[in-house]
Amino acid sequence: MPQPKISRFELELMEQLWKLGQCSVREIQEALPDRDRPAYTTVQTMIYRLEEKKAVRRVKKIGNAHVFEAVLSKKSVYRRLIDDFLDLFGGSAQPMMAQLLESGKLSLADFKAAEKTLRDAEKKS
Amino acid sequence: MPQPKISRFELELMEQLWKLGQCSVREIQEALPDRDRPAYTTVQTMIYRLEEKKAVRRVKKIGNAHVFEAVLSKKSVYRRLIDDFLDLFGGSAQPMMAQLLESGKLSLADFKAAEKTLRDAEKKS
DNA sequence: TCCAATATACTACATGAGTAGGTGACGACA
DNA sequence: TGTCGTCACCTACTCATGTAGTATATTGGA
Repeated sequence: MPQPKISRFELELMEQLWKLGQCSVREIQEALPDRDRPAYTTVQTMIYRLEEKKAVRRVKKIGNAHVFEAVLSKKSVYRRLIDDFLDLFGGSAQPMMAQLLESGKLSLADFKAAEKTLRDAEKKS
Repeated sequence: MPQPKISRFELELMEQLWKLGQCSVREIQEALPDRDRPAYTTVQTMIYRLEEKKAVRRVKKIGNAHVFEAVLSKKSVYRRLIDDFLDLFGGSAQPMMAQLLESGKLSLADFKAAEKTLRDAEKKS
């Protein structure tokens, strides 16, 4: 799997990994929002599964605790997420944009802001 | 559940329902692409589940076959899909747009087209 | 040196999605 | 009227995800 599927909760954990850098299961668990914080072993299990998916890896051991780090970049994970979502709209962005507009989730202001970002990025390259 | 979750495959079936209007399980199954067409009973099971979710309903019986129709509108289903996806980006469209841009899935041309659509829609209202 | 605390590793279980087989009923038709 | 094909309905299996308990290992400190 070059780009394994990352579930919603796995994504939360990856976010912590990206934010904290190298850290232990305990640190990740405690970094999660107070409300609805899952049990330590729940986080542990998910981290193990992310390890099987090659999304994280163990880098060392401090005391008796393993220290993990993200293998996949935030960008690549979100790219996969976007690709999967776009597939629902036939794979291209335009029909999705149309739906976004229709749903009222996107305003002209959002467009302007994004367009500016895009222009700036193109100018730089 | 005002807006039940619709899975990928369920969405395919809903698309057929929206396209064909009132139809039987057999018609839906045969309308699916030749490649990887699931067994009749697979489609049947999924339609039953959509029925439990109140996404489709039986309207009548022709011979011994039930005829179904969509209850949920295409728009409302896609709206739910978009909302769920946006949640991954904190609920608002802009961070998602930024990712779309970074991933190269969105071009300036896409923007122009969508912007035009938006303007037309606003003019009309 | 020995114990209490903590982590690990393993196991379990529910739910939802996707897939499909089996059985019995029913209607067309020869 | 007996046979065939189709359909309804029920059941079952696999895989992913989310959740967590438990038994064992490790380790730092009294």
